[in-house]
Amino acid sequence: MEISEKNQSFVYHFGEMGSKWGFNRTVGQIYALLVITDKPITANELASALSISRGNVSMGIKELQSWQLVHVSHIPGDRKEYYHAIGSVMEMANTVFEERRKREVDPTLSLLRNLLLESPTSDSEKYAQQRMQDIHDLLEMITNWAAELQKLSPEQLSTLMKLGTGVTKMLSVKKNLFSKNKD
Amino acid sequence: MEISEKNQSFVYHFGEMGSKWGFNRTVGQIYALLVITDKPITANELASALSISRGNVSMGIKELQSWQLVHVSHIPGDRKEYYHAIGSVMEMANTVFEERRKREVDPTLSLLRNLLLESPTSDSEKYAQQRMQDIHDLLEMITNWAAELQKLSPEQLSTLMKLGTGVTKMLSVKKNLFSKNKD
DNA sequence: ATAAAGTTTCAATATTTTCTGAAAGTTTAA
DNA sequence: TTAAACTTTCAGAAAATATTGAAACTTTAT
Repeated sequence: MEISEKNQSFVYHFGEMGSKWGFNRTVGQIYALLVITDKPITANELASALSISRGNVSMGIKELQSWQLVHVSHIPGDRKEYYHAIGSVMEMANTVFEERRKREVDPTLSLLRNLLLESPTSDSEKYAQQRMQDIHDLLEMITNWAAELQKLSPEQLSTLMKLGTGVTKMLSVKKNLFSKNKD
Repeated sequence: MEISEKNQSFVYHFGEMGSKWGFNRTVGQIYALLVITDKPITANELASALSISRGNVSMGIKELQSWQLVHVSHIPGDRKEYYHAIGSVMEMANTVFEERRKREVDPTLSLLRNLLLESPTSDSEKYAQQRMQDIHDLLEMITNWAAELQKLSPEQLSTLMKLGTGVTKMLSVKKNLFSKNKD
């Protein structure tokens, strides 16, 4: 399988960026190629298209499966496995967010929760714990919010995002609407 | 400088996670230590506290400065440089988001914009370009939205986040309020 | 049962990234 | 202008990570 020049630059770019996004170069390249290719691709085609070994493709696909980003299909009378990228770009983004949260935020939240259980025994520990508390609270708030946002439909999400700073106005409207109940 | 056991686990954890967050182990450890320590710390103290070489500290600090995360101060009559973490946890989070956007999203957006200028010459190129367009549009929407959110005060941001799915209700209210203008 | 057509594993190797420490550079005070 | 007290740089060493490719494994058809 040969790749057009434009697609090459996309694939290579994703390879380079991939490492910043939590997976290695070949995994990035494999995923990029699967994303921009309509029809499912076999492992051998991936290997030849990207000039990497068959074993490397196998490991890359395994990694992408652990990220829930690829899907395997079969063609009757053909034993090969055909891979393709799962879902719409929106779904991909959701999946990547979700997986990164699990790998990068959850362990930190859990560590912080443990450390915050014990009481500080000195002023410097007190300061440290206050900082940890702040980090914990912020991470938790963002995590919860992200979970809420993921419940919205793509349309609702676009509406919200395109609203931009308009959100602030709605916030103040809400505050005014309900403030009488609080006072 | 010696670190308490609890602070050790925090610092080591940040070292491990650091690599997932865009910097290496020692940079993560240095930053963690600066964040949970009230008083500014010298390079030599960092080196001994973390058992790393003086040169490594210098490089780590340089990296953190390029992320705009540390600040240098001086004590009169003392030539050493004293480092500490900049700002509140909220400000740190903002800075990290901002820097990561510059390093991880902006280059991709710019590549995609270029690739999307040319017209596709075949069906498969057409499909590829459609996917690229979708990725571009999503990244741009998220980027713009993040910029808007960063304009909000920490209080406004908390209010918004704690609102959670309540946002959806507000969206539908807004839709109803303004729909007569559209029909 | 066997062979063909595939996939996965993993030890060895290659590549990349990080770290050290000595040398070079900088700043300040006298 | 010199030297003391620092910081930075960078070549080489060490550590971590990614890649290959041959052997082991799996599945299916006959």
